Amino acid sequence: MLTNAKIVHQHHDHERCINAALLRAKSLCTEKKARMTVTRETVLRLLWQSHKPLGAYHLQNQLAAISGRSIAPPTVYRAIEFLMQLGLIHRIHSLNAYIGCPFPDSEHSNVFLICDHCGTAAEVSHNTINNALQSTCDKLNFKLQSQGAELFGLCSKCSDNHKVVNHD
Amino acid sequence: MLTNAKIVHQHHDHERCINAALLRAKSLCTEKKARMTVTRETVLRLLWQSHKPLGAYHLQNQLAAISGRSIAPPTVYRAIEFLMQLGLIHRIHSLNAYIGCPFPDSEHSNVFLICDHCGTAAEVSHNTINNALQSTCDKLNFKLQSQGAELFGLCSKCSDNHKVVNHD
DNA sequence: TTTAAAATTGTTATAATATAACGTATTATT
DNA sequence: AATAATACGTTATATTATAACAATTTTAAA
Repeated sequence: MLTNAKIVHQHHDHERCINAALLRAKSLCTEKKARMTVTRETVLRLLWQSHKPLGAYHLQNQLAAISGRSIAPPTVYRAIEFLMQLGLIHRIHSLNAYIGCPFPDSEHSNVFLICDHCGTAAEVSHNTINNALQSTCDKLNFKLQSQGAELFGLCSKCSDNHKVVNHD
Repeated sequence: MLTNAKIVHQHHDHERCINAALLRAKSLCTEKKARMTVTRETVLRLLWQSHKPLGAYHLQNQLAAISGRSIAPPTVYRAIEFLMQLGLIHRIHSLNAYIGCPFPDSEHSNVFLICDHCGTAAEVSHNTINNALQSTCDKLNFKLQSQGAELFGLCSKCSDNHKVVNHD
């Protein structure tokens, strides 16, 4: 099972996530002869900083604040498109928002665990799920080509906290 | 396994789908003391007629054509909201579009099989998938509350047709 | 190392999707 | 009929995303 859920959904050092993601991104860019420009890097950094799916216009505001100048939507969407094409980020469709991908190099299955309480999103790729999806498609003669699953609920951290509250 | 894939993804009589859906809808409305108005019924009918996820503005155009007068977006979105609350339709997030639900009364898991070729969408609820999702969430201490999976590929009908083409 | 080509960004405008607010009409209940 | 609840009409606007074209920067060729 590939996942960053245990990190994301617990208290941890965000800087490590960000740095690891940027390293992966840069090495992927080198490999693919793509350019990691300032805007692109900032978008990626912002997405890893929050661990929450961020919308394009939220990113726009952050970018503007950081760079000290106004940023137009196409600038944001171009960075998003670039990062998506490299597999460095994903789109969370049900939120119209974007999130960093923890394993851009590995084959994986686009399953997201999104906490209704704290808003953080983790990704998981598990053969149990992949096999179940594939075998169901097989039964129905559906040739599966791509997939995305968005699961909502309470992350481990929030449900732990919730327990404490309930003890009052 | 609950699914309408075998019907949707083969040649069939759409009228039967529509009529069955409208019957289910009306009985649900009676039960919940909700009103199946003309606009709502037309939206539901349109969604079952195509078996393809339709966007709100597509529905708007169809509604306007059918009713012979102009329809404003809120009218469409209100019908959509109503039908969604009753579980009669679902939103396909990755397409910003809506599709009829074949089993609004049964507990099910919001898994959609969308054909990249013909655009039709079927729904499936299979314990194999549900259990896999649940057990993965359990392993990660994630309290699953709701879910949605959108699977893209080639439906049985289109892949059959494709085979024929390849024999040339 | 200038030059040409390619890639990226800036800018303006606009498309596509969705909702807020408020008034009117219809339906159900008393 | 009076009232309340529900649904609809209308206008305006919010939110998300892209098209088109000019200017700039980077890369790589000449």
